[in-house]
Amino acid sequence: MNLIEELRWRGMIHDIMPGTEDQLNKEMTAGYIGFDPTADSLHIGSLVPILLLVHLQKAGHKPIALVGGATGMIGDPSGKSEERNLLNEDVLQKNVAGVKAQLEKFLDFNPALPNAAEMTNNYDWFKSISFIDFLRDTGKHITVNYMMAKDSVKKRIEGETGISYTEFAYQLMQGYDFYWLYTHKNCKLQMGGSDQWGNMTTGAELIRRKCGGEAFVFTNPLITKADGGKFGKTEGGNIWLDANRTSPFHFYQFWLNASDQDAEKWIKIFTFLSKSEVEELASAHEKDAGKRLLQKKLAAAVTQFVHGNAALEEALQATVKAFAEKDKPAEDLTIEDIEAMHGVTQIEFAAAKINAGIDVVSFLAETGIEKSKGDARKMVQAGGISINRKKAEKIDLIINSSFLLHHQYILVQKGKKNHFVIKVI
RNA sequence: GGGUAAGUAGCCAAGUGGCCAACGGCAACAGACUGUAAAUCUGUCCUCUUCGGAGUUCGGUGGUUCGAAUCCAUCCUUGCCCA
Repeated sequence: MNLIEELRWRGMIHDIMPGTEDQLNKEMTAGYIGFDPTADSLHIGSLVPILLLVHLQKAGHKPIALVGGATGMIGDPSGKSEERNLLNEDVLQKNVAGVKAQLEKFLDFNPALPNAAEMTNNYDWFKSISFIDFLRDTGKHITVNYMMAKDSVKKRIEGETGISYTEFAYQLMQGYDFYWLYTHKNCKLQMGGSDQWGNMTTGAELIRRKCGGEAFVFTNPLITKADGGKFGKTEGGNIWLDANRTSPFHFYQFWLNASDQDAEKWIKIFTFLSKSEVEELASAHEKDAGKRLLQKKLAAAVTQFVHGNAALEEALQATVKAFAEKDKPAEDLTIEDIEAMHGVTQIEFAAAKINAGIDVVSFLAETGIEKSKGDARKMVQAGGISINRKKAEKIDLIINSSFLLHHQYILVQKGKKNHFVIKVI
């Protein structure tokens, strides 16, 4: 199965330029994707482009990951209804370094390989180009009419916020990236999210006009949820690829909580399971949806891919402790059980306060589980808080040393999914 | 530079002197149901609270008024039209 066919059944191709498939079948092709350094870690939204590069490399082609050190200073208008705030240079540099470090985990950069992955930063070539040079050598080849016809630009022009010249020029910069990679790295392919289509075709056009070369692009559909919500957002905000920002446990939980519909779609996109494996799983899932085979496999595979085997093991263990054995009385948990709840938020709390006795509301507020006493009170009244797996019924419940498990721990649960271990010190 | 329309809570969006912490929708969180789903129903959703309230909001600043998101002045930002 060739790369494009492979990506097609996975539902990873949205738009594709004619001839792309022929090019990929003809020879080893270098292809690139740009990553925006808007934060110092990538989140799961970037997982799809990463996977595209991995698929590309698996198919024997050469992946190039481009970090937008220069374009990040400008701001991409695609998909944004408003002008963006510019990042300052220090933050940007930190972000570029962070993003780079993460990408290195997923691709094979071994220089002995003919299709070794490469990492580039467009700041390296943009830093020495003068404004005049850019206008003469690049701007001259693309008409404003062409640029204005792009959806991302058109929306902003027709909308009521307008678009600054800076953001308008963004597509030229991205176009120039492609041109630069084409001429310096023989890179003939650009991939990206469907919102990037306009920027990407500008690059291919620039290559054609400037040097008569032929370059190709294809995009993946944006990942959506069946209920229309935003993908990758939960109560805690973004799901990050950095274990320090989103623990492997929470990462695993995110995927495990996928709805049936989403799980079947996502397992094709986010795992490397073959078509027959996916079909088998899907039909097994249909027979007994309650087992959530699809979600479990999806969560395990993605967690392993991003965080590795050891982290997956810990996430699985913590999941069993927190959920599968949730009917077991808290008193039966051993110290080892409690300590093994990796990823479950651990909070330290002063022993003196517990010994003196403290009301639940203050307890929740002071441990930071709720941000204020008012919130804590509401949550307890709504029945959303459990202490040691027993629902806190009354707001005047006093937490004292009799609640301590093994003289040291208190288990707190907010809702069904948020677990906390309070360690008394 | 001239004219004109607009700027409301995370987003969209009502309100146009007191009944406004501000209708409604989305998102989010919690409860019921369930499979740690989805859909549905219920509650919460500016901040703090001894749950009685208290405090700070409607682009910024100053003013009119007993009282302003609402009126006036001025400044900033944005759209549109003209030069």
